[in-house]
Amino acid sequence: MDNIDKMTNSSKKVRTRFAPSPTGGLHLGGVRTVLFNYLFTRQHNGEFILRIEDTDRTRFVEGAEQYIYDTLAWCGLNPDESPATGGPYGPYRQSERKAIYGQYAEQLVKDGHAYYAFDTPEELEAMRNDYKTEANPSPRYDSTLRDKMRNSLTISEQETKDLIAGGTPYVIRIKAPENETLRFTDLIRGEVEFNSSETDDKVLLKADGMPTYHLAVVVDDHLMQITHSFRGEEWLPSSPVHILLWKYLFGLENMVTWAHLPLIMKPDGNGKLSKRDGDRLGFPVFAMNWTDPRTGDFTKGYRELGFLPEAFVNMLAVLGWNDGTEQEVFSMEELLEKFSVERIHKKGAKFNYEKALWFNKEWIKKSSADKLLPHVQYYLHNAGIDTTGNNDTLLSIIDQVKDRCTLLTDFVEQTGFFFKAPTTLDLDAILKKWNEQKNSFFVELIRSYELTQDFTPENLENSFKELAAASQLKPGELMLPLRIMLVGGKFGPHVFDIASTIGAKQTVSRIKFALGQLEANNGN
RNA sequence: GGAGCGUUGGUCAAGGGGUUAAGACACCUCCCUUUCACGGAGGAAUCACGGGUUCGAUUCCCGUACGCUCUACCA
Repeated sequence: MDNIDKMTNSSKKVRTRFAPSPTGGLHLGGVRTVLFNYLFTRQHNGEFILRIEDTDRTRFVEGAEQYIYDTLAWCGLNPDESPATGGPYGPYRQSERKAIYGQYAEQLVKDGHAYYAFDTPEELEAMRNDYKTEANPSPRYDSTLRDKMRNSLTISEQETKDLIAGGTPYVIRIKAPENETLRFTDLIRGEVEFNSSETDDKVLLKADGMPTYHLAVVVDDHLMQITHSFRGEEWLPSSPVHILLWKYLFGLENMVTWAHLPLIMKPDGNGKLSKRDGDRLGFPVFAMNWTDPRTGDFTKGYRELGFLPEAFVNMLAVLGWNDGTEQEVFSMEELLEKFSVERIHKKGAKFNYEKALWFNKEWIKKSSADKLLPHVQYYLHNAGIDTTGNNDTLLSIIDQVKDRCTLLTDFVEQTGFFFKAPTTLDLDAILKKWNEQKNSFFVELIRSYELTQDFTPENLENSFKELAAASQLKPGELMLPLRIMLVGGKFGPHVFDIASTIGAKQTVSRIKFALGQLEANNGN
């Protein structure tokens, strides 16, 4: 932490921001960026801001902004300032700040750092085509080409004025200087250096008057007093443009401190993880369910799949970070205590869904029945099993089965039979070795259990074994049948615990039901 | 093509000039348990390659290779 303070303007109050564009569900990587922002900010007693980057009206998606709030709330990563909560630096939606950006763009033109460009999309495409060579497959609008294009650098001042007055669409482009060394210190990568000749004349202000990301991010970060900027590594190549903008507009000494996070990669092959990969490989990439209002496409999220937010956050935290010890399971409190930017990796990590499941399993094991209760009730209710008024029983059942659950949805199978007698039994598991002797044993068992006073697991097991010995049967070969009778299948906690929990009446009735089924099947 | 960033087992990774190169997930074997889990014991990796520096490099330096990102009036 000391290091970072030395590298940055430690005198200012730490302010960070997450700036998503509302174009769809929130990606894993986005949530991780929020997490790192949040942890860093809280550690420095700073303020964490949510800013909506909706400058591209063509990509705006209804509901996406609300989805972002909901996701952050689910993860426990609520911002201090946002379009929803407001704050002293609003508005926090870039579309509502449109008027602000134009002034800065004009300022840059006036200072000779930017210019008007009138090239149509067709002309731009023609340029890219005409100048494309094998050595340069993607020509850029830069110092070598800008004097061949239609802009205020190549036409007269009067002509420029006339075009603008006449309503000709135009953009404002930055005029990247030649051969200037642009460098900054990245919190994660250290010194990073670029030559300004490598950066092209990026569009700053679009024809519709909206800023591009490049202009908006610099202007807003400055206006909102942001001190640290965490963003994905994909932004690294455009950082020289941002440095230039800071230099021209607000002074390099006031520039935010950057931290470029490593990317989260596809589990197979290479490349960054996309929603498509999740669909293809069968795991979610979004935090919560998302339905695209335009296409109706539905995407499953971690929350609805049965993940605990603690597990989701934990899994994200250690994707690209660790504390240097063997610890892997971290609570939010522990993360707040142990997280450090210095220990964020540089290398992108392939996403591993198996490991994500493991984290959820660990968190379920670690969570108290109390904490799990509402989740379990929710899923049982959805499965049509009513447990109202049975909280004490459910609590004890949760403790019995939680070691067997990977997802919260697993509780339905693992606890459902406690409340609802199985209707279909895995008879195949017992039929092969079924005989009259065993049948008699269970008939005796029913009698015994009907008379048992204290229906405790110990008592039930004892009388079960005594009866088995009397029938000259091994308890082992009777245990599985009893389980199938009570549970329906080969799963669940210790069989006498189950019997004890569901009580004498249910136990006896389930055995009777199973005996009937066995008889019916054996006859065939 | 260019620029930037990166490279320890199948994956996530600790470590860092001299080590038996941690640990986790997955996998395999076994124990526990006459269900399934949980738990426990064990198995399997010479750190991309080539030079250099050094008594000694996986660790430092330089190259090479490979991978990724960017190269839009998208963010």
